[in-house]
Amino acid sequence: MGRPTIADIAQRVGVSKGAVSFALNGRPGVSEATRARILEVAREMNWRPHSAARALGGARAEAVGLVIARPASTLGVEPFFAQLLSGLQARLSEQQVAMHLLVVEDAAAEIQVYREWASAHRVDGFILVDPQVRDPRFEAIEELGVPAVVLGGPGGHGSLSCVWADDREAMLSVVDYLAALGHRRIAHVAGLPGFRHTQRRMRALRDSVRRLGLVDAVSLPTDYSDAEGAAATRALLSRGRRPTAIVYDSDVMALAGLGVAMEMGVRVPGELSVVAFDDSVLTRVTHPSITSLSRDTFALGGQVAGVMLEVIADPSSRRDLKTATPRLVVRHSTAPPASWQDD
Amino acid sequence: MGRPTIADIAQRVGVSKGAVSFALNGRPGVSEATRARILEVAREMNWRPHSAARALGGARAEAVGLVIARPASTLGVEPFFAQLLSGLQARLSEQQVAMHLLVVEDAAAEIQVYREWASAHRVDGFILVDPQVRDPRFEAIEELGVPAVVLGGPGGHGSLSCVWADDREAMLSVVDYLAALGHRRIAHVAGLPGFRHTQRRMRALRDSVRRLGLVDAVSLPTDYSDAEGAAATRALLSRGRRPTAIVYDSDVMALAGLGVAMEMGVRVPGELSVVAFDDSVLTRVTHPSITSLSRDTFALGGQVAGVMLEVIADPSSRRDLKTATPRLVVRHSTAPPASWQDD
DNA sequence: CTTCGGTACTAAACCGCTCTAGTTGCCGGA
DNA sequence: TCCGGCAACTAGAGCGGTTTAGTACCGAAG
Repeated sequence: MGRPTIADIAQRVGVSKGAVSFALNGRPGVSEATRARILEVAREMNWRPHSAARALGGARAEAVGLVIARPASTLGVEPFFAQLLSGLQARLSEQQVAMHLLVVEDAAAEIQVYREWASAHRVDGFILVDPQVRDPRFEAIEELGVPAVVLGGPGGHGSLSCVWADDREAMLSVVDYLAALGHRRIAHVAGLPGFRHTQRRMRALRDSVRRLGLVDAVSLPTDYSDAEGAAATRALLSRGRRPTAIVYDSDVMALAGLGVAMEMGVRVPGELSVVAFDDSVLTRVTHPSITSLSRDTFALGGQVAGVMLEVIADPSSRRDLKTATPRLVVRHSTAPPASWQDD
Repeated sequence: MGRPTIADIAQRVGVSKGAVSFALNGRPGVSEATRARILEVAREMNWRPHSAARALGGARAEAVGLVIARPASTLGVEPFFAQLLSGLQARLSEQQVAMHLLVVEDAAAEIQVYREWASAHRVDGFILVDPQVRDPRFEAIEELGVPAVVLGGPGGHGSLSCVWADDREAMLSVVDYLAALGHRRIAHVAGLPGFRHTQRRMRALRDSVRRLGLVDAVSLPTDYSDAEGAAATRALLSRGRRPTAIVYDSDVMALAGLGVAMEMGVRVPGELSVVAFDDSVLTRVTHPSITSLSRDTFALGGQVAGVMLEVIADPSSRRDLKTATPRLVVRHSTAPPASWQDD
């Protein structure tokens, strides 16, 4: 015979299925003595609830969905996702909630998956990452009426809950630091221009120009690949007036940029300062090590999961959680510009 | 009213639930005309199957489980997992099979999760990674009687199916190459000694000593972290007779080792050759770029998923798939040893 | 001695779908 | 004309839980 069911337990103990259900779920309706007997027998028979059966009765699926729309090749490069995943897991598994993960091609496919998982009751809620400018996903999710948390913000995602870090403030802190070192020509090798946080960082840099009296402040968008990061760096360093500092939107691109500088004979940090958004082991092990904006991605995952669980528990609620702003960790890739580089 | 059910469709079309079920599942028992009407109405009402209800009837869960027992911090570092995941997804989603992912602390917790997911019918099969020496998971899985695929081999995992690459052959190809360049003292900064593939690589190196007349061939186990990779490198380079070549079990450790060499004033590849197992963007963007054993991890994921689906389809079958042996991609971190380093 | 209220429990409906065992109606063949 | 056989469909029993309505019993209060 297959797995034991509550009917088997009921028969063995000599009570009804209902009594067994009450006992196993710790709700009133059975005496302590009977409850103990039932629990005893359940353990003895190695009984486990059948999640599908529970779900049928309208209960939770005890799982959340995370769909990532990025080319598979890009995914592996970023330590970010793996860290985030781990953090999510850690918090979710405390409540025995599992995670359904899927990597798809684009937003359209992503929405399709949301529709299917929602109506198939596979998950209790969704975690959305990489919010975009005019993102069609938010509307689709709201329409489905399923709890969701957006990683990113503030604003721009309708009535959904969100967890976000202040990208603007982070970028300003980098630029302030570089300006204080004496840099006047600062460039930015950005990520995908469709992402909201990319836009926010670009805007923050642009806004700094007047405020700090910078000469130049250009943002070059890329696809986060090392190839485009290297190409953008090459372009920047080939200009007549090259920047004295470059801020990269990811650690991989910063590393690629470092390589290009070396290849072009540009000394770091003597002639060029390099800063990376998001640090990881990479920024530590290179030579020179890379100054970067650091945040605890694992903890971030935990916070997102926490909000997700709250929103699932009370779907009418809405949370807007601002997490710690990434702080600048200064390593060996930044220094004052050489004096002959002054204007 | 909530989501439409087949009963709603049945009522609307004026047939029985059974007829609707037959029609929607493309099985005989209804006329083509009726089937068309039913499909039409189903689409119109935006009906989707309720996975729990299906699962209750004994059908597949249409999901596979992947539980990873590694500290969360290590996970983010390795591009390997993200790539593998993407590859798995790509193949699984072709068949509309989802993936349940969980990161846990240790093998005991992993087995616990297998028990729960299996008896709760959450998944149709498991994918096991990181096979260890005397691994308790295989027995547990066999006992559960759930289809499973082990990533790693050959041998050592009982009756379970497996997908593996020839670590021994790969290591031999590296050592052969280094020996051909003239290296006689080759060291190995290995991964976790509990992993079977670590053992296999260490043994392959040891076996090469006599065959190739190497002077020295030591393997230092680590936990794959950049810190231990750096420490091991420091220890090796501090010896009286330092190795002229070091093989690292991961790209991150190779990168860390490169940093240590630079810090100790040891020129790469002039005085020290560096080779990494498993390459990724990291080995390409560093300076010097790192010679490494390359394999298509994305494709590997696809192959594992393929075997998983086969084994689920026919649980009595057993597959043992050997994948392409990683091939050596020579970059700029390897060269003949300086002549004064000879014995 | 009845009545009330509460506890401990049972029986059965129900969740959405699948699948088996019938039932009906129609057609062809003897 | 009647019967067998097949196609098309229906009724209803499960799947394994949860939950509600109902019952039996007991002690205390009137």
